[in-house]
Amino acid sequence: MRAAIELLDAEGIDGLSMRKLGQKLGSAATAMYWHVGNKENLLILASDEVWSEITLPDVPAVGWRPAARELMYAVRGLCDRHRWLVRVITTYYAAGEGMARFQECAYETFDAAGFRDADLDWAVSTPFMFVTGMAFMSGSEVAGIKERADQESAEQPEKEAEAIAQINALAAKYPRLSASMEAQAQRGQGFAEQVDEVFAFGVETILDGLAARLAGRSDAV
Amino acid sequence: MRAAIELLDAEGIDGLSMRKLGQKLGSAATAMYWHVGNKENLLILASDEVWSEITLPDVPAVGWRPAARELMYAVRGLCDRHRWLVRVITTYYAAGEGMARFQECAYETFDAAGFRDADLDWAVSTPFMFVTGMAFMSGSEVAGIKERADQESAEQPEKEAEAIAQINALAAKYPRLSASMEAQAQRGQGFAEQVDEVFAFGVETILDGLAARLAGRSDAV
DNA sequence: ACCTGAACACCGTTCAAGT
DNA sequence: ACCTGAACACCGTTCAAGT
Repeated sequence: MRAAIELLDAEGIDGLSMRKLGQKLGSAATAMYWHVGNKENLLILASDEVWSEITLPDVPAVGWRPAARELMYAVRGLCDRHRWLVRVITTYYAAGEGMARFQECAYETFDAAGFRDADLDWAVSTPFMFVTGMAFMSGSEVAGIKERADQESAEQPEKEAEAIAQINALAAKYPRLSASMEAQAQRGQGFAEQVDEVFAFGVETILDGLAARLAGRSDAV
Repeated sequence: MRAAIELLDAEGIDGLSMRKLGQKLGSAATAMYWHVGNKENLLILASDEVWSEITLPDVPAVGWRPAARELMYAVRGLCDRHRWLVRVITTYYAAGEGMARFQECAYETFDAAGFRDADLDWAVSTPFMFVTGMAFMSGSEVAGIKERADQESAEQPEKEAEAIAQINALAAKYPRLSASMEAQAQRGQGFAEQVDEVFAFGVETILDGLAARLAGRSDAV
């Protein structure tokens, strides 16, 4: 299992193959099938293993809002260390002990906040969905591709002119979008910082939204 | 392109292979490479194509909050019709015309709400991250696997006893989690309805959170 | 400009056979 | 109980060769 997680961290979800894992463990690839059944199950086992890395907050001591925030940041950190994680849990619904331990704490947190019954389920799910979406967008490949594109246009100046012309054409059709892109460029932010700020904003927004619901203060329509 | 989208809708992202696509179009698989370069590019082209299905709200007419809600539901619908979409945009960062058109409208919406500069970028991203995460969890495979598990345990009663014993053991360790699962079962909800309700709750929570920020009414800490 | 066929280097998985 | 090797049915992609 440890070997599998190392391979996943290093080479991603497609970089893990039964043959490579076998090689790493010094035995035939097909030997793996005796232990884990198939690749799907291997991924599920690996992802559950990794959940236990999270240190849970002391909910009664810190209060629901800091606890919720801590949980959100912890999941984000986990997804960051193991880029393949979100992909696995979203395609295979891997619900084992490691994840149960985490979810129990999430329930404790939002129960402490005052959510009950179905509301409690939804309150637990909403921040989790946000973190999941976030983890994807900041996933290795996306960020990597952005950098690769920048590098490409730097290496091929003849293509850059073409790219700029295309961007200008889009700017005419989508003024707000291009204004925002320009502003981002002027702020001189990298992709990673941008993502961190979106995350921080989103966390507080969702916590505010949950607080508003608790106070019966939804603006509705 | 239409053939590729049909194949993707029908068989998912792994069901689309160059060979199958070639067969569907009555030519050699390798002919595809002349037109689209490689599979990654094929997926990017397909995903951008599909964004234009969305009908955009008339923001000034309906106001920011209904417009934002409409956009969120529209994206959810889109991801539901094309289960492979989120997967592609999250792994390849496919930003073409179709997506630009949508994003322009999102910027218009949150600009109308009163967000400016970096706040505007974040306000646009937050709901989008939530929808993305949501689309994953309700993705075809996850839902399918849940049903498959239910069916399996129904078919193999000898294994069901074992599964129940395992669940009870978990219940002792994770009381809140198992209480919630029991309550869900008693409400007699299917997985799909559950997901719809989480989505509805999350949408309003996020809109509330954004409204709170606009009103300078964040509860902070 | 557009398409083909053969070929290469990979996959996951099964299964009979070994110890 | 645990492992091996050969084999099967797939992949994406390249490239010389055709029209």
